Amino acid sequence: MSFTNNSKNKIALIDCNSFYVSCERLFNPKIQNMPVVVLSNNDGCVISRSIEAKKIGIKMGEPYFKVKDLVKKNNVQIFSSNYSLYGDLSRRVMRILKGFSDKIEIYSIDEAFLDLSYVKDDQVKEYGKKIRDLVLKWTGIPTSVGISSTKTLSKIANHIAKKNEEGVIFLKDNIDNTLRNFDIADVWGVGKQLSKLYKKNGIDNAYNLKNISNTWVKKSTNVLGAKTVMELRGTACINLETQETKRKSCCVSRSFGKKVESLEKLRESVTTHCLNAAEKIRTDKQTTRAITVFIRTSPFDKNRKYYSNSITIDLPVATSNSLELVKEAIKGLIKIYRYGYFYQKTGIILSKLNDSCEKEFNLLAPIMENRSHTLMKAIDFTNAKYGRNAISIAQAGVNNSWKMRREHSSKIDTASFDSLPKISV
DNA sequence: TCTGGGGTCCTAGGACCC
DNA sequence: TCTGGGGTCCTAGGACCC
Repeated sequence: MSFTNNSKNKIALIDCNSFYVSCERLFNPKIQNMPVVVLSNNDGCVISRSIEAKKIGIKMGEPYFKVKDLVKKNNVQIFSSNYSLYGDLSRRVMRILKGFSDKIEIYSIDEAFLDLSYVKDDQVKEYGKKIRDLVLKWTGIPTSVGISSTKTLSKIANHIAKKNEEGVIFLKDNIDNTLRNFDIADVWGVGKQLSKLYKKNGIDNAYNLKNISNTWVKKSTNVLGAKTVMELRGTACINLETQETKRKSCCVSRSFGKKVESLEKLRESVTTHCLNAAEKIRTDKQTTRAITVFIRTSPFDKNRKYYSNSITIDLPVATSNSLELVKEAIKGLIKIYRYGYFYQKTGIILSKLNDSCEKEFNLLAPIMENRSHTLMKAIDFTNAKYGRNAISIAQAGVNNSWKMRREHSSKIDTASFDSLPKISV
C-alpha cells in the first residue's frame, strides 16, 4: 500500500530555537557560545538547553541537582526562568510572523503554524528563509522553519530543520526516505505510551506508522492516533486554529521552596494561588462555576509516606470574585488536609469557565455583582500598576517562608533600560 | 537538601431515565 | 423475586502537548 501527498496546502511551523536560552542570551552577549541552561520554577528541572549544553549530555527535563556536576565541570551558565521576559519576546516574534500570513495559529510560547498555501512551491523555501531572517534581525531570536502539507508533517520538517544549516525544510515529494529515518517517538502526538505500543508492534519509524492499516490503528489507539496516521499521508485532519479561544480551565500551582507541614502555611499558599487564578480569569472576562483544591507530598521522597488529595467544589453562582473563591478554596483545603505530612505542592483549578457577560438568572446576583465588580476592578488596576500582589489579602501571608527558589535569575526586565547590554567604545 | 507548570482532548464507566 | 435494553450525560483519570 502506498499513499501520496497530493495536497496543495502548505503549513509552516516556525519554532524558536532553545527559546528561553535564546532570550537570556539577548541580554547577555557573553554567554553567546557557552553552554547555557534555563531551569523550571523552583530551580527544579532543566527546561531549555543551548546546543552546547545538549552536547555535554544535559537532558531535557532532568532535575537540576542531578546535573550539577556536569554544570560545574563544563562551566554551564544557569538561569532561573523569567517568564515575563519570555512572554514579552514571544509577543514580538508572533507580531512579526503575523506580517507573513493572517492565517496563523500561535501554538505555544515559542512556536506558531502559518498557512503559506498562497506561496508557490518553488518559492516557499526562500519564503521560509525570509521569515527566519526577519525574526532574527528584528528580535535576535533564532528560529527553524518546517513546511509541509499537514501540521504533523510540518512538525517533522521543523524537527529536521533544527539540525540543518539553513534552518528551513520543505517536505513535499518523495518523503518516504525521510520518514523512514524519523523515530516514532519524535512524531507529534506519539508520546511515551503510544511509542511503546507501536514499537512492540514493529512500528519504529514514521514511515511504518504512515503505512499501518486503518483498522489496526483505530482498534489499537483512538481517534487521535488515526488522525496522526492520516496526517502522515498528507491528509489534513488537524485544523489550523486561527481563532484565539478562551481557556476552559485555569490552574495555578506551585511547589514549595522547602516542605511545609502546617495548615497555616498551606492556607497561605492556596490563598495566593486562588487570588492569582481569579485575577487571570477576570483579565479574560470569565467566571467560574467550580473550584478544585489539591495538595500533595513529594512523590520522589521514598522515606516518607505519600499523600495526595483534591476536592472540587461546585459554586451555586458563577463568579470571579477573589474573596468568594478564597473562602471556598480554604473550606476545601481544610477537608483534605491531614496532619503529619510534609507537603511539597498545592494548587487550585478553576473550571466550568464562562464568559462573564453570559448572565445567569439569579435575583440577588446583580446587586452583589456590582459591588464586588468595583472592588475587583480596583484590585486588578492597582496590581497591574504596582506589580502582582501589591494588593492582596491577609490570609495570603507576607514574607512567606515557603516561597520558591530562584537563585539564578537574570532579573531582566524588558521595560527597563538598565537591562540593556553596555557597550564601551 | 534539591524532581515545573499549565493546558487540551478522549474514553470508560457510573448515574440516571424510560 | 428476579430481571431488559437503550439512551444520555457527567466525571475522573489518562495521554499528550509545550
